[in-house]
Amino acid sequence: MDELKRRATVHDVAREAGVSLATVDRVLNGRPGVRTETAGKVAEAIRTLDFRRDLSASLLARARDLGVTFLLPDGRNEFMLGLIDAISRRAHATKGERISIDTMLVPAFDGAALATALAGLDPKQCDCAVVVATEDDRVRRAIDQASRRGIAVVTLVSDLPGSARRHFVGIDNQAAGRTAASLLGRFAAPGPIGLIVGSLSLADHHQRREGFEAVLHGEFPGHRITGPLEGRDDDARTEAAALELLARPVTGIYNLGAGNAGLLRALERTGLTGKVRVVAHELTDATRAGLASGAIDVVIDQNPDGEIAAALGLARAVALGQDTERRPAPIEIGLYLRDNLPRG
Amino acid sequence: MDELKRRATVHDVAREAGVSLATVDRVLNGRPGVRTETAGKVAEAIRTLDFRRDLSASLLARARDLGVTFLLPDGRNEFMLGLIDAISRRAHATKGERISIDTMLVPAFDGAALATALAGLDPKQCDCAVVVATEDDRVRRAIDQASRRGIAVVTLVSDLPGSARRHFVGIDNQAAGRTAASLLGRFAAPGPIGLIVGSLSLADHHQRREGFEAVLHGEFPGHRITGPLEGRDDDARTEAAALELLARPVTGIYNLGAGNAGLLRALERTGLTGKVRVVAHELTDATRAGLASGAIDVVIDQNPDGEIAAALGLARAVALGQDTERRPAPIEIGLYLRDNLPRG
DNA sequence: CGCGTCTTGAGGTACGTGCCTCATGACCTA
DNA sequence: TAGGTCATGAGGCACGTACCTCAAGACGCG
Repeated sequence: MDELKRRATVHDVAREAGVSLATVDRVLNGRPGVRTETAGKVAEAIRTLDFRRDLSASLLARARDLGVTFLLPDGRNEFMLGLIDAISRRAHATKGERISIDTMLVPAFDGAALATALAGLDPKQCDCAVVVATEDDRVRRAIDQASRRGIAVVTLVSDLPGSARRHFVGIDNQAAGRTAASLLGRFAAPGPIGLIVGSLSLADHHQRREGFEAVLHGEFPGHRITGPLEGRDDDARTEAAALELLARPVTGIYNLGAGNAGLLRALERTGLTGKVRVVAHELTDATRAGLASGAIDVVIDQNPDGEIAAALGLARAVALGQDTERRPAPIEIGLYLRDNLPRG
Repeated sequence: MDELKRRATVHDVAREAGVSLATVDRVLNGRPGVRTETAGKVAEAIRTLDFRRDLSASLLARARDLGVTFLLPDGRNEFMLGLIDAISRRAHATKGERISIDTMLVPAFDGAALATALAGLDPKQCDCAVVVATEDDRVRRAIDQASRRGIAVVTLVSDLPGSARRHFVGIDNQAAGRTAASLLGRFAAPGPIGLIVGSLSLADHHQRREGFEAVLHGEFPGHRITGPLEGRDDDARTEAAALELLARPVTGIYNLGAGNAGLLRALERTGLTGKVRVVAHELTDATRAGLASGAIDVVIDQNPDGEIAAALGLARAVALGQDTERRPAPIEIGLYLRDNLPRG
């Protein structure tokens, strides 16, 4: 009866499979020198006993800590800076859990650079790479190759389907766009709604726009879309785009990219702060200020801390080879009004 | 230089403090037989070296798993059932991390019963109790006593300030109420807004109501509040309360308690589904259905899974004595419209 | 047949901590 | 001064896994 409650160990697996401990170890850790047939017996025993590697013991026995490398675009925009903050916060909170975190910045929107960075990762030091992927076949190939070298890859914020990435951590951007439309459709008086995007060629932004247009057209026939204009995720250019939109009689604005400080300046300069309903993305200093002043009505956020925590959890699971069936909970889309701002 | 990168171990602490390993161990694990002065030297060394107990090794060395006991009110309402679900989901995901989870149901709104349950916990089997606290001095004392017996206590959903509870995990209910007002004030046409509470004597509900009234009165002078009526967190009674409110010309309803299935039935029976703006709490089968059908406009959610995960994380940290300064991130208030429902 | 390669087994050490026993002083009290 | 209690040290085993070495057997090939 006591026996029944004990978790199975590698010893049990070896006995059940009728092989030695060394062989089980080889199978578990992907070392060579095991016939397919023998590996099958071990896998079978693992299934029979519902064996799970003991994380505590596993991390303890490893010569080195679990190495996780973040590859982030070297853009200076608020959101990426926030992600970096989240990583260092999490790194601090993770001391004592045998995880060592590295962050590399690579040129933004540069597939070749990202592929090179991936190729340069040393499997001896990096067990898992967490990548904000750029849509590019070279990146796809680099991910596949890293995977073959024993570096698990997880995509963050923007996914790269069709690659060997093990998981994606991020929000459903189309749902975010639909939500923005739902809110603006009710907050803003019927009339033209201005749309600002970062770039028409970014997958995330494209998805947000799709969702936004579908719901606004489908459910709020009194509204129509003006734009989109490109703000390039940049304050100055977003300001210019916003000024252009505000010159027309818009009742609302949806900025689905970054550069919100520019948007706020444009509202200020035209004296339209509080008179035009505004939905923006990501909780940052700028958008918090906008919410507080009433310039922004709703901020749609993807919670960088949650994303980093999720990515690290996945990294650990993936690198220790125990992510077979269980799929991560999706990152939830956060909605913030002035009244439910965290830490207020 | 290699020396510099190594994490400090208990051996280092012993050397630094000029005491033996056994003494360090006594201090770390709160065992008796150490002079205050000696303990001080050890604490000093721990600070100097920035020593953190290695979780992996610690859990591995323990004879038994970390015992966490949840004490939940035995109410059959949707939210508590959801919490229980979240616990079992998390318990499943936590296999292999040496944490053993127990759930006890105690009579709802019964301070004496909760106090008794706390007193009955065995410190040999329970390292940390996670409690949905009832406002009652007997509970406060029971928490203090459990704390003295070596059982750390964390409050969940509803806090009990003034007790020896180590942390609180939950949302800011006043902010939730303010948010509801912000949304209803804009969604609903000016006019009377119906208010349904679970009970006027519940602390959480009281706070939500406060926040709601403050913002609705302060910012939406065209609206006024009708009610509150008590729904007792119960479907039938909530239905009755909603019918009473809907008999008047309300433009919106805020139900800050449970019993939403009853609210939906009332809307259906009066043919007002979709014609009255509705804000409710907690994502459940009922509120999801309401969002999907358009009967409910916004659901304010406190994310049970997140709360359970946070509580377990705290339990681990607290039970292993490493929660000195670092305070947990507050649980965020989730807002859901039909378009950003997770898993859609 | 002899050689090499591949597969497997046997056994050990190490990781950092928890917990146990036993011994050794220091100090207090009658 | 003898007996007791208390503070501390010394040392060892255990937890479950990772990773290492060495040896033995199987098998193929020339």
